[in-house]
Amino acid sequence: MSWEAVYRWVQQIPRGRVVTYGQLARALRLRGGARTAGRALAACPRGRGIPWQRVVGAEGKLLLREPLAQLQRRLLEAEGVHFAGDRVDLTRHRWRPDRARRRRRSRGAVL
DNA sequence: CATCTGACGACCG
DNA sequence: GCGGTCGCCAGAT
Repeated sequence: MSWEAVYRWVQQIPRGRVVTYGQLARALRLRGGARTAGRALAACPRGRGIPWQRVVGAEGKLLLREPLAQLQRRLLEAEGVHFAGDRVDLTRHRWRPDRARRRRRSRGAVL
């Protein structure tokens, strides 16, 4: 399986926002679930500007091993992501892909 | 071919 | 909240 679709999806995550491995897996219907999402990121090619640091565990924990976790935390904090202890504050930073992005604009949104 | 090993997460005691 | 189990699956040994 090629991870290209995963990388393209991750590319869309805005600065300062994060998603979880499970979220990513469900969004792309990855066969192996969240773990497969993790594998894809582990194989993430460097130098292509893929914001890999914006993918975290289901409860906001950073699941990488040192020293990578430390780098991830630093990168996230640098873009304004707030941590509560060792977790990203998901209620504040979780990104949910907007359907309007994938489909065409829905007019007259109820607001 | 057998096993082990992950950048997971739901579930249970 | 914490630790153990289990399903998942591609690569490495």
